Amino acid sequence: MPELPEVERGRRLAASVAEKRIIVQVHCAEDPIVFEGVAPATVQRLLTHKKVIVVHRRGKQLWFELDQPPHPLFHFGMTGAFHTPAAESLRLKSGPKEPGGEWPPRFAKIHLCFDDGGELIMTNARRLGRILLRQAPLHEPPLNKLGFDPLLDLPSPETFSTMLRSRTAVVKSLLLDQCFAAGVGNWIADEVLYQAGIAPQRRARALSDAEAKRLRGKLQSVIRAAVDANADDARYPTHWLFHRRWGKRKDATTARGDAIEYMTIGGRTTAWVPAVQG
DNA sequence: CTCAGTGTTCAGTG
DNA sequence: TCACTGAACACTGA
Repeated sequence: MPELPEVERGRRLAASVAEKRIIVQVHCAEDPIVFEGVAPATVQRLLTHKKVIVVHRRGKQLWFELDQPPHPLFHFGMTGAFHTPAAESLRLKSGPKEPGGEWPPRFAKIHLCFDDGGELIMTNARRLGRILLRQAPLHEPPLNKLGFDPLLDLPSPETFSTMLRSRTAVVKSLLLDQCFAAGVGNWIADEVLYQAGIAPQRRARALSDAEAKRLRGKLQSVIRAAVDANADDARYPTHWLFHRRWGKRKDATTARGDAIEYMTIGGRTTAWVPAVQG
């Protein structure tokens, strides 16, 4: 679930219930992995009675700016999501395999109650997500190590070309590197390379200026479109590789009928279309 | 039962 | 230093 568009959806949901409200009650699951060593009682004590000023996102990281530090920072890992009672009862899409309807949902890790009666829960079934506390989030890991966010910070075409030229890595690996581009995950990297017509195993520094320009443009347009669809994949354009890439079927093809091939790059399954990406 | 997986990190290697 | 590989993390679902 969570690449930049899904995390942005989470940010919007959290902002709608939390901004300008005071946290009146906090309940945390007993989970030393997700809370990474911070005792649930400590988290509860430090967040209760604080006011949420703004909910921020950068790349796949989300954090609440409170009226007083420390500020809570959320990372969804592979399976995290935010939920509200309203979203559950309206059956708004919360994720393909998320539990529907129950409140609190299964795998709830932190449950926040606000002074106006609103509630917010973060779930994390596979426990690869994290909830951390930070004094100055932007100046500490993981935020201070992130590269540009394609939605907030996209470099100019010239700068982007220069950045590519200075890297010897394979272009798909580079796109997945959060220190380079924050928020790009496995399917977005494949989608962007497919639409830009660039083979995933090419070296970043070997790309021409024209290719770099296309890559930058698709990085922006794919993420923009996914965010505008509120990360509801049923609304993604039908020509996207996204709809056809799953399952690693031997005879998978694009909507146009070109064969989809699979390989491993940087330890991740990579779907690509040789007919289009050379 | 086995294995892949929308993510990240770290140790080991070249 | 840089880049790559594989393992680890933890759990679900095909």
